[in-house]
Amino acid sequence: MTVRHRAALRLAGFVPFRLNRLAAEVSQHLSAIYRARFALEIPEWRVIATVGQDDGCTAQHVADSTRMHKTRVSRAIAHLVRRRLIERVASAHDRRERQLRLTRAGRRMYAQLVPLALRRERALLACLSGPQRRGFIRGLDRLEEFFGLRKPRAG
Amino acid sequence: MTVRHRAALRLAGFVPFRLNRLAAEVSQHLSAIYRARFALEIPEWRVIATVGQDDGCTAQHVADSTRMHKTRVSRAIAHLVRRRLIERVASAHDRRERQLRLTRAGRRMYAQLVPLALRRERALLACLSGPQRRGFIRGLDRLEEFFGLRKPRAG
DNA sequence: GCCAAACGGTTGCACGCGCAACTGTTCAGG
DNA sequence: CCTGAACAGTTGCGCGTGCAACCGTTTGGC
Repeated sequence: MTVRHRAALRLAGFVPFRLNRLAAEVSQHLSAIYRARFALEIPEWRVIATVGQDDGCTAQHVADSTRMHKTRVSRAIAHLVRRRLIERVASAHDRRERQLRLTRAGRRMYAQLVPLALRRERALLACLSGPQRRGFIRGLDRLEEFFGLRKPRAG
Repeated sequence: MTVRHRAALRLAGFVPFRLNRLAAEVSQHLSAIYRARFALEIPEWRVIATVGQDDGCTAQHVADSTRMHKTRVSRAIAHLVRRRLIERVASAHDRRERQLRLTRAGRRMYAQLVPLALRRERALLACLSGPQRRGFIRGLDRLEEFFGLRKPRAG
């Protein structure tokens, strides 16, 4: 292969940088919506989303499946409890952990939140053709696998 | 199209979340290397990379092309100046701005940094086949275009 | 049973970040 | 000219975050 004479680094073409920048942009876009509509920050949004999908799970599970630091999870949960969107109930078989459940209000918010999120995702992916979208997702799959980001089975 | 009975939200399959998580992982990986090898944080690394590629550019240009907040850029530059890796020279035609140049030491670091970064990028993309890689990059292109992240021409 | 290690979860602390406000400079309009 | 808006860049402040240390609980080894 013909080595580019002393390979140069173009930041604009450097994939790790591009990934970061794109993710920041997407994130900022969405978090503005979460904040305006539900007064939720990203960590709180993720907790709601996780608990809404895995009712009765623990903070540890949230941390594992979102890859957030446990202190970030802890504080997000504290906020949500204070706002009476989720509640913590002592786990029967292990008194260290506490099971997380959406309250009535939490479920109501979750029900509004899900279709909105899915709509935004579709809007985002609408700039890709079918094959492009599949190709991109496929790449995402592989990269996640490479970094051990695939969920460790079960939820 | 058959609507999934009340479309559910799986966080693990939600593209904005996946993008964020992957970017964080890649970033963390790289920044650990930058820190260990060069004692550089990410903002400083980006400044070095930008100035190394666009010698004599301004802080404003760095902010534009990296999409970092100008205060973040300002502080990163301050660190690098203190470490004598870059220097600021008053611009001839506009006394508000200052042109950024790598010092001798800065160029030395840049010369080490570039091949290391490119090697890591190749290692990252090696988990994709040729077509997969092209498909993924193509998706990246389109999404950046969608968000107006394509460089505004010129450097 | 007991002790140490590992675990779930919380908190004090230091630090990096974005925001807003600031300084100094340039430029357009009257 | 001169005034005000726009710009390049810096800094004080408040806040969210990760790290490390902590508390209480569970579990393994002996």
